[in-house]
Amino acid sequence: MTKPSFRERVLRAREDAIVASVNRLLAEKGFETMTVDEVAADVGIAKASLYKHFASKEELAAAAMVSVLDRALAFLDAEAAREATPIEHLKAVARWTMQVTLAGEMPSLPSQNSTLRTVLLQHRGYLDRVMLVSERLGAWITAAQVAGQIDPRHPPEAVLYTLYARACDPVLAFLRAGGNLTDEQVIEVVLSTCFNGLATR
Amino acid sequence: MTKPSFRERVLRAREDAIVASVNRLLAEKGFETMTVDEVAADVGIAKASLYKHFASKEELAAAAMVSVLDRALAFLDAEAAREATPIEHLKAVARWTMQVTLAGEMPSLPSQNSTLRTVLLQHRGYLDRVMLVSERLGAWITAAQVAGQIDPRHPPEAVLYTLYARACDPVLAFLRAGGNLTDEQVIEVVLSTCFNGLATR
DNA sequence: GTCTATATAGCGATAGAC
DNA sequence: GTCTATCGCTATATAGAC
Repeated sequence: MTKPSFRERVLRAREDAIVASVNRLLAEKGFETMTVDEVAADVGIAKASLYKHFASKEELAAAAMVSVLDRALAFLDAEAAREATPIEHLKAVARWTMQVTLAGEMPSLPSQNSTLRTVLLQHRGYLDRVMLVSERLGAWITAAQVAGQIDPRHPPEAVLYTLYARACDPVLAFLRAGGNLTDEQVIEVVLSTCFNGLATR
Repeated sequence: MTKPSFRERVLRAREDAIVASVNRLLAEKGFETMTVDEVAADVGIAKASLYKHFASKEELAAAAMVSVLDRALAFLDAEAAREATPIEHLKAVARWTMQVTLAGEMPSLPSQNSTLRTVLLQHRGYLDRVMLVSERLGAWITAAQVAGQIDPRHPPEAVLYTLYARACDPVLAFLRAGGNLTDEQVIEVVLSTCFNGLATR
């Protein structure tokens, strides 16, 4: 690892700015509605310059996903260092996910779009990080089931997907739009319905 | 109300065929990805003929929503006639919703798209039906809370939105894609995580 | 109302000068 | 690498004949 030159650092900073814009626009408008022109305008550079950094709109979205997955992995590291039970770790992850979503920084992509799917499923950086996150969550899930904290009758994948789904839960936006709850209260309500269920215990 | 003429019935049948195609295509590809050309081809008529029946792509989507909401209202009627507790009624509704979704007949629309939002929020037929469905579900929700079946600490809107969200829950597709579960099992798993929660009781 | 043909516009991506 | 200008395509929507 040689020390990065000044020019390389400037380039890297610009790409970070691009990814930040893509991240926000993806969260706000979704993949189909977001246009590359908007991204360029938001970053403040010409569209052609964007394409010197990223080969396609799909690659832009992939970079945004990699970025947020890196943030997730960093959070998982910090959370693993904390002293807590497995289910408390999982709740903390769900809280963090919903905070990022409500902050408008969660690039939620349609799982239907075929061109995007193709790019993502061939994207090493993306796939590797999804695997890493899933493995670490999976470890907590099984540990919590062994400890009797998570219902062992739930298939572990179902628990995993349910946690992932908090990142694109429309209930968050609806409850916020209701205007009766703060963002913190919205998160606690969804967290409670998710872990405790709708039915009375 | 005069008896509809033969010509009117033919017209109505064609519009029903259009709505059925839109319904399926919306469920399969989403609003942005679905094209009016595809709809026309699927119905087997020219695109210009489509626009004689519906003024815009947004109106097509609205008609699909009205259609599925009418199906929902019919199901609510049948369900209300059954002898059951409020929470059992709510579970039945959630099951039905997920069945329609897995059957590829649930037109799930993006809540982000502005042009679509504008049309829907001015669409009487759509708004009226959403109100009707929400009122009937709301009655069951409060009844279930009074009876101690649904946790009274959950805000009723949170319960309502959580039930609505089962219609576009990505967990359904993911669990099905896993290949280990039948559609019926997928529904029961999601129903259990939704009503019983992830945590052990 | 149904068709063929077309207008119009927006978007992803690129050419080519600097 | 950044820019301006533009290509090429696709999608919504419409014109006009029958």
